[in-house]
Amino acid sequence: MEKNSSSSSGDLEKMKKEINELMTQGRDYAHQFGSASSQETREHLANKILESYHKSLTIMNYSGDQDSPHAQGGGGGSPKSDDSDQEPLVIKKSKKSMPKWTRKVIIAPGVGIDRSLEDGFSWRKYGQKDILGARFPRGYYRCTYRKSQGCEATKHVQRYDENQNQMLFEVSYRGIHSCSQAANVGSTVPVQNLEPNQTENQENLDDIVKGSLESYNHDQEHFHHTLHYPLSSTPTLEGNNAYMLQPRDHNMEFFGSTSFSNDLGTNINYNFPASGSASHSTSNSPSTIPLESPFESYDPNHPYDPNHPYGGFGGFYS
DNA sequence: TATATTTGACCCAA
DNA sequence: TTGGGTCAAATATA
Repeated sequence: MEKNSSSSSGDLEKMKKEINELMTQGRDYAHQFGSASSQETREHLANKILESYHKSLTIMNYSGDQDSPHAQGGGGGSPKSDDSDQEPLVIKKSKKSMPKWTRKVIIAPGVGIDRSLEDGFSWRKYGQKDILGARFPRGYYRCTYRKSQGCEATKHVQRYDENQNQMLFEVSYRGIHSCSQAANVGSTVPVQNLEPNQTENQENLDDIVKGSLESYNHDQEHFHHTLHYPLSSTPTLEGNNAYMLQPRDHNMEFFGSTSFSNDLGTNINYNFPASGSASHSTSNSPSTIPLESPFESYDPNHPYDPNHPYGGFGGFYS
């Protein structure tokens, strides 16, 4: 069963090395972060750290292809899906090789569904399907800029029945954004966007960095990471109530849990208490209503705020 | 009129 | 064979 594993082992080693360097770099930044005095510096370092992770993820992502260069080759095996879209430079990736992670969201009464599920990217719904054993249909979304920019990121939103007082959603992401949104957002993985003026956020930054670093040091070989993203959130979006997803009720009904995996066998978990949100970056988003969850109809008692600037899904939990 | 969503059908992997 | 994922025509909306 071991096919060309030997032939690609060189590449694998190379990738490992690169990832190792990136992670080491991130660790160094984290060390600097601890002693950084100015907030600006800390933010800068935090960005660097996240960037290191992101690059590592990207490498791991592409590694899947390199292992199987003809992933879709073999004569017509490729689904008609993307072939119809012309994309000159887009590297064809088998879907399995794409990084995939899930985020669980519990939405308490009174909290807008769309806003709670927002992630800063513009999504276009392309399908909906009843899933076996699931009470609610699953929604399928792809990046709005798929055609124009060849961005192949997709996500699935599945609602599970939790109880009458709260809704449980599982949002599965697949693929890294290669569109301009990614640049604005900074990373396609859920990371907390930090707001300067908040001391809280400094602590959050610390948590993020430390959490990342600890995990990194703890289980470096397996690239298993756990990050904690506190909800402190970022008050700067377009005003009003956009971030206070906080439930009225309790301590934590709102959290997120994200886990990444790819074909390298890597598995990265992100846990964050809630999706804060950050500067929404889809300024050029054409009046998108990215996530029109079909689930709203099930909860007429929880109308979401129609004033949300992006049809309720514009924010960003990163 | 342009763009987004809905929905039935199709394809593919397990 | 079945179920999940995607396509694309029809429809809705701004």
